[in-house]
Amino acid sequence: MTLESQLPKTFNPNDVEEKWYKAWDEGKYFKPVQRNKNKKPYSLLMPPPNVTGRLHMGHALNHTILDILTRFKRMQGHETLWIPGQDHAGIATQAKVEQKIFQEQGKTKHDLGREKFVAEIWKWKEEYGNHIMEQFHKLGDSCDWDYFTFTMDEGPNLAVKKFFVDMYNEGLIYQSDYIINWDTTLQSAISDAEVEHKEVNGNFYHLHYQVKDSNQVLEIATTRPETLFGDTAVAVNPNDDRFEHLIGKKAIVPICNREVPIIADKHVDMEVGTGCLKVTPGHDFNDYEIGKRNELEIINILNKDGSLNENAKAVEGLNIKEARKKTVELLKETQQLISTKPHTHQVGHSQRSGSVVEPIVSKQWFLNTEKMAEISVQAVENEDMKFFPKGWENTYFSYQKNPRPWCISRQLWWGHQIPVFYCSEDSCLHTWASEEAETQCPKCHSKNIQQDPDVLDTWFSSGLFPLSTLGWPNKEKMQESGFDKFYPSAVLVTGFDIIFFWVARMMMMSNKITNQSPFQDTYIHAIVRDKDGVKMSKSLGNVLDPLEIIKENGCDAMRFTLAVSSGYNRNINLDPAKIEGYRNFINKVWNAFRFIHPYLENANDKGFEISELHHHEKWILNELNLVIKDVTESIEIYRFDDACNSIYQFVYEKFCSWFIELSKGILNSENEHLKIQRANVLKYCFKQIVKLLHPITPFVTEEIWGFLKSEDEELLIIQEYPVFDETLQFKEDSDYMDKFIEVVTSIRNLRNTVMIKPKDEIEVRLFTDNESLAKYFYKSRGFFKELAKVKAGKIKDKSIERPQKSIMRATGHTEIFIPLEGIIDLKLFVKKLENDKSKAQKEFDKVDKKLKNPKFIENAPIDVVEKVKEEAKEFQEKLDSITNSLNNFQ
RNA sequence: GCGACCAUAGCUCAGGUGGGAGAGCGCUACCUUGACAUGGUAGAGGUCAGAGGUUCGAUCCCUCUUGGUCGCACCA
Repeated sequence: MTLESQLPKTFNPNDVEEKWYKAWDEGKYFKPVQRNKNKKPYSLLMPPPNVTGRLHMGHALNHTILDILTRFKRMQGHETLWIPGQDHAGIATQAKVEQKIFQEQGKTKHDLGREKFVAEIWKWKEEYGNHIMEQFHKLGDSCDWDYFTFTMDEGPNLAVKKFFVDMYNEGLIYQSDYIINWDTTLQSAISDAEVEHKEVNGNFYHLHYQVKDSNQVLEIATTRPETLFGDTAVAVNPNDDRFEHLIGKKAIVPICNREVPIIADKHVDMEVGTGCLKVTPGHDFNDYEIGKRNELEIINILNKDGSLNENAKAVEGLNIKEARKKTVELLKETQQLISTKPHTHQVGHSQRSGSVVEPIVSKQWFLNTEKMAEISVQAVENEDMKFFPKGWENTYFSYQKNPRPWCISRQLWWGHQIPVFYCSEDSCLHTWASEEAETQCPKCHSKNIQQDPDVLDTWFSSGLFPLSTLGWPNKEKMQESGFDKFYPSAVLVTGFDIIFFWVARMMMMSNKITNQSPFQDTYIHAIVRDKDGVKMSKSLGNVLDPLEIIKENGCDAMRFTLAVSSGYNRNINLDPAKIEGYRNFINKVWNAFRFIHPYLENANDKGFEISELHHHEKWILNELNLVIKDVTESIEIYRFDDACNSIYQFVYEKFCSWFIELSKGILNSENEHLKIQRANVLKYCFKQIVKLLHPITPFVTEEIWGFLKSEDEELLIIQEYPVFDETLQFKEDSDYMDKFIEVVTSIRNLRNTVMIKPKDEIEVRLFTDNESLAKYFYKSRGFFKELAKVKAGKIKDKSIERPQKSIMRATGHTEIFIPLEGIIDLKLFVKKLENDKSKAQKEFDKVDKKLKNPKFIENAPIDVVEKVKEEAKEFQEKLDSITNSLNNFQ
């Protein structure tokens, strides 16, 4: 078989991705297996995507990171479990199905009734809900699909009920009339966290309120004149001289002509507006508090859909916008509108529906999070749970240090129904919470009972996910799923936007239940934006589709790009050109293997004898060792950028550009012993390389592994991750090699500056006073020939006179001369040499200045002084070399 | 308004505890080199936003200024 047919010239990722995913999945390689008793189990949770979700770059990034960690730990021998899941996403899903039914059947959810409607959602979920999960296979996710958990499954439902009932019985969950955020589109309460403030252009309206039994009028500024129908007071600051005499009197609300008290309240700021405030406790958070302090009446002027109700007779039935317009007109008619000035201000919008949030007073269920938040703050302060990068603590604390009651009830049909029951018997009216599906009142045994119709906030069940995915609270299921092994999990990987919604809630709820944080670390990754840093959105048309990228460049290229872009940064500006670049890298790896593959036939799988290693082999093994250390350490602290760059640099520069090039001569020689030895080392290195790369680029590495592995070896996915090897440290060979590389590069540089053709062989003279280095160079003469096209060379010490009519370059240790047979533009070269000189001079001056400063010698640590002295010596030598050479040209 | 974060090469970014400025992409010159043109070789390019301070020494620590991002609060 030819090389070409077995290993194509260009790696084609799409040919192998499906094959290997299937092999891993069907071979049960994603299941947790204890391979090394000394390693702790390692578990991770997939942030459950919405049932309605579509795969986007955010998922691709999140899953790339999760999968890197999973594969890395699995290869290290930890019993590794990545748990996948999915969120029922109450509001989003209900809205989607509602829309679908309306389009297809022209019916509303009320036409169907609750039971039928919920059944429709389940039907929809079964049909479309798995779509995104199938897409995750394309990303290479190595999660254990047997653990897949949907937040509405029986298990999570049990967890939700158990937690609710416990908190209810503890008094932490309670029902209360309170001012809450009302979404008029969804017709449901939403939590504070779900409100986004957006800047809106509105007006400042100045109104007149008549003081009763007086000629005096009060000027009041407002942005919402329509709420005057709900006014139950006018407030001034208690210390405001201007209005002191009016406190206790009555004001008359325009249009509805209701008398309301003029009260004093410290909330009113004398400096702001007119110093007078209309108080609408039913529709403003601050006014609600004022109302409570002053025992004011609450008037609700809104219907559930946001239209005005009978309490605002003059504008009844209108929506808020219309009502505002009409109110202003009426005020004009009665000449109580003084002025209208444009004003921009922040208005709360529902994150879910986008509509303006209306504060209304309503009976809702709340969870008192005060104590739980305090504990979850402590957990982070004690480093029981650590944020990476650490800065995100601030965001977490800013929420958790000001806990407010969490409004957990939603007036929806899709979700976990609140497990509270009411007895309808007038003589009983018992209310209780229960995990069971109750059929009769435990007190009066009446069957006339009802369950609370509301459902719970989606985040209530997501918050319990770390526990419910492992079977909590069902003892048998917990045993079965290995709760004790896998809880708490190792790390949570997610975006900053849900630090409060999800991270904080999991922390609170899990700490409450288990007295432990649900994960040890939280890694907050970046947000993927387009190449100009603009958020991807359908309307802007700048969305990159992961599946498209995979099709064009392969999954490995996408994963590597995302990983190398992912450190402690906030944004990833994803440029398709970058993905292409790393696709090229994948291809480079492929071709490097393609080159060495034919030579590996007789390679001894047991490797090599350390005593017989060639100095180049020692060098590459030393470098490989350093990379292994660096990559491992970087992944442990979630610096995927460092890990990727480290491997990239090693594979591309060290391995391909130098080691393979240096190996060509040996591989094509007749020396069978050296050839075998080199093949052994190449094979060893490449095995290590694909192992190092596998967590990041699983497909291409598994494919290559298929050609590399011995018959008794398993798939790459469960091979042991490389570890730093004490016996493979060769510092000296590494130092020599660095100098060799420096000299070869200098020769190439010289050739380039005077346009010597790549094929032309040249003569080179090296001058160095370092004897052992001279010996090393002598030993390497064949390699100079191959890599720098040197046909003949001499190595002398610096006491020997330098050749005339030559071009030269100097390093700190070696002078490189190339004699020339005329025809060269010397002026050009002299200019370059002068440039070299000025650079060398600058280098020298910098360190020389330090050494001439007695305070530096006095104060700086000895090792620093020594280092600078050595540098000075090298720079001096280099400078002298260039200066002497220049003199020869003058 | 309160708070946090950021400013390093043309672009995107990396630079634990102060001690000779880095990467990828892009750019320039040359090269049909038997692994790879998705390639090779060699380069150019930076007052580390500005001003002050601490220090023998500051991209790094402190203060201020300017410019930017984000979070929270604010519907008088």
